[in-house]
Amino acid sequence: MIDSNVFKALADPTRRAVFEQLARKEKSVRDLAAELPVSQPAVSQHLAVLREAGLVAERRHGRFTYYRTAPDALASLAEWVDRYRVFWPERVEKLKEILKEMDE
Amino acid sequence: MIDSNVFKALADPTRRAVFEQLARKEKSVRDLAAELPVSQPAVSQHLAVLREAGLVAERRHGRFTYYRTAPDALASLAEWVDRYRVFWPERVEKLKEILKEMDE
DNA sequence: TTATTAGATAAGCAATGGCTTATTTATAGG
DNA sequence: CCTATAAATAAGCCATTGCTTATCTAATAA
Repeated sequence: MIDSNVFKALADPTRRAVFEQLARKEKSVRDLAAELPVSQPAVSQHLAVLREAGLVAERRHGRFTYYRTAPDALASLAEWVDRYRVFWPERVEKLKEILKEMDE
Repeated sequence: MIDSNVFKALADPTRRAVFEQLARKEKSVRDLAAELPVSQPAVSQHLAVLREAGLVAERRHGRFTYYRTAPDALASLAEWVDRYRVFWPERVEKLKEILKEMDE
């Protein structure tokens, strides 16, 4: 059973932007705040929501806190989506091809 | 670029329950309202949100309106998730199991 | 026609969400 | 020590959300 918090966390565009950034590269709160059109406290609040949803993890180093996407961040979401691929036959074939490629 | 409306629509547990029902079987508003702990207007409102997000489609027949999941309902969401799937190799095995179940 | 039923829409309400500025806590460096 | 900086937390504001009851529209059936 997927947690609503995952969908809620990703429903906000700013939060999704944060997640996408952190998927590419670990960043401090300050780094994120510098890129986004919102204040540092707003970023901290967004990070708290993402952390609560299990989407990001933190690492403290001195005064800095570095965030990154959590391992298996999207596991539950991916599983939920996969359940409905059954109603979507054309995509299943494509997916099988992708999996085959991943094996090679 | 995925639309926030998809995440927002699925962030509500009642709405997710509606979507999951409609993925299995076409149902009238009344059918849905009978199964859920909310009023008929609430169900209509939820359906409007799901429709707005492109997740469900309707078919009118007399006084009844039957809803079902839209074709390709989760296309954009699946695409978004797939972009991050490469970071989680363990997930691929579970996905294969799901696909195997679907074949049987 | 008239009454009934399916569903959408309107209006109002309490709770939540995303933002701000102000403050607090913790670490670093003079 | 004292000051500066990184980040979290507090408090308040306004918009949005999910629900309710009441109403409206349209289609069926008496």
